[in-house]
Amino acid sequence: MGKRGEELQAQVVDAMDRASGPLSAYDILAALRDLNPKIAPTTVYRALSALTDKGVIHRLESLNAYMLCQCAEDAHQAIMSICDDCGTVEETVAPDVLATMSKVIGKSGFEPSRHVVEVHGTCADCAPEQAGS
Amino acid sequence: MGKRGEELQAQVVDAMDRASGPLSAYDILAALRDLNPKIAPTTVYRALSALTDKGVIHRLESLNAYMLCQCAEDAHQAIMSICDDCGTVEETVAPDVLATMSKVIGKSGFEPSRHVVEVHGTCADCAPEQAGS
DNA sequence: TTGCACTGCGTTATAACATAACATATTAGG
DNA sequence: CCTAATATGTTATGTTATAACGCAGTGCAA
Repeated sequence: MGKRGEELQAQVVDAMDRASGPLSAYDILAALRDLNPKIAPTTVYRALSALTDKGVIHRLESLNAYMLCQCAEDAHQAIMSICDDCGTVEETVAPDVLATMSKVIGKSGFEPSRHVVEVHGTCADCAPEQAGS
Repeated sequence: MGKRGEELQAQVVDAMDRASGPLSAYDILAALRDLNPKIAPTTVYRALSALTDKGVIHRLESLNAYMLCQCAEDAHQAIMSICDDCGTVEETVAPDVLATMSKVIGKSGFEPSRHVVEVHGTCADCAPEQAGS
């Protein structure tokens, strides 16, 4: 009754927790295989799908990767800042920005349900160069 | 010297022009094979990459698909509204929204270079239901 | 207890998306 | 002509994701 999946999902969360950055589904698969060599992709994708629905993890569409949600809230939409240099991803919750966006595109009658907002660039640690002037 | 690729790119643009919605790389491959059965994926991806760089087409990260740019401008960043019902994609240019977003996430020192903004939902044609209160 | 439906999970296979690595061809310039 | 530089073709493979099917655990009612 939905109980059985929880151990598997916990293992996935655990693997992601140990990672410093986003993981691909197959990275996670490899991690789970350390515990149980017989795991198949399907199994991992099912767990990822469930965790994504719960809002525990986010999928990064532009990387085909997954990461733990960095805030404690349920099912929120976030802006993901992806450093193309070091791979770090930072999560920003800014409902007002998304609301503005919905409003702009809603002018044509479009009804938004899910926002994919991923900004690529360079994080503070990787861009010390332009500090002066 | 860069001339040779243009016919190929023109064929890709032509194929996308005939399509009503976004096409996957392999859809395009199939279309090009009607003209030249020996085309390989690599060839298509090279053309797509060149066209994307030029701003002639956009890649939809959350669909793994490509579509012609709907506006005439060069190399702009756009908000893509994707109807999950009929597959139609609408492009909205709203530099101010992206600028606001950059500003919000820039507080932590992040330097944006590329925005991936894709909003899934239902377009006006596919959501006639909620018209009356 | 038995039978049954529901749901989650395992297993196998394959589909869909993308790139690496190397060979060949075209062009420009010495 | 020879060579370098770059674009393209070709083959193979890597990576990401899902379809299709079967089995196992659970809850429920006869």
